[in-house]
Amino acid sequence: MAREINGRPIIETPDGPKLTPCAPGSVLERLGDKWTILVISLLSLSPDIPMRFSAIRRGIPDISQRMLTLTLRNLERDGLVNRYYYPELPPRVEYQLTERGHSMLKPLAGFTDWIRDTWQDIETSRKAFDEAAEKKTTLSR
Amino acid sequence: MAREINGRPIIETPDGPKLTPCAPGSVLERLGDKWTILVISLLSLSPDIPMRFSAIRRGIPDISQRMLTLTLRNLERDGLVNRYYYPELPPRVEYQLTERGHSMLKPLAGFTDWIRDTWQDIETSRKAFDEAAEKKTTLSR
DNA sequence: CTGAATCCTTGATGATACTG
DNA sequence: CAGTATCATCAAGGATTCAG
Repeated sequence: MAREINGRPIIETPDGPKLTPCAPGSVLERLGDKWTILVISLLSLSPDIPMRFSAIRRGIPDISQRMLTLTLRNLERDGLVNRYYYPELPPRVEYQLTERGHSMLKPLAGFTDWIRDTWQDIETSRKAFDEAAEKKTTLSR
Repeated sequence: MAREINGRPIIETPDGPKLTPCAPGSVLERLGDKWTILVISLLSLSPDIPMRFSAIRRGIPDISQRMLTLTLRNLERDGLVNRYYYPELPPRVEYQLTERGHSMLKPLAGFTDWIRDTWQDIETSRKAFDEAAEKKTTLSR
């Protein structure tokens, strides 16, 4: 059976392994956007009670109405979130993680834990790198 | 001590929990870009021997020289990749995951495994969602 | 209250050509 | 070979306004 890494098939060639961009990439791209992880995180805090649109919006300062709508629509499209529409006046719309949405929380946490434990070191590296670059351009003029 | 989820602090407010975008987000954004995960994945296949720029490029079809350079530079800046420059003629440059870079592989794999096991269901959901939307617009005219 | 439509700005990416 | 510089393109995101 074919080797793979991080969901990508590996093709062995005469001059080395070759990876191919593939479907799972589109999932990662979605999660890597500006708001998706935040929305999922917030919804995961209320596993049993659906959250209203406005409650989610309050929970994520700085998100625009437009981006929250788009983010939720994409999550619904991916089957990660359920949308419940109540045609009252004014209308009420509630959202809740689906089972599939829940199933990603643990693997996701494993990764965000690594980030949490590492990002300060990363910040330090970035500063050092930028200062080194700064020094270089200073010397060269 | 403060609650947190996926590396984000949770602030309890009168009308519900509130999340804040914070530094770890910048790490996720980087990894969510088009090429970073692919480059890391490829480098992880050669843990002991550094890979030449051209070998990495061959390993990732479709990546442009420019984007590979930028991606590697960012990984180096984050301390995830080491760069070894040999001023020969023609020059040779090799890259290798740092220890920090290696430390992310396992958590990352946990997450990409979830994607690998789920993305086909996600694809199915997307198709169903798009068809339902299509039907709606068809009916409304 | 929720969400669609519109316009606009910015950043990410890609193509190409040039350099040490 | 590896990297830089420049230009063009496009999509993500934000502000605003309108609608059901």
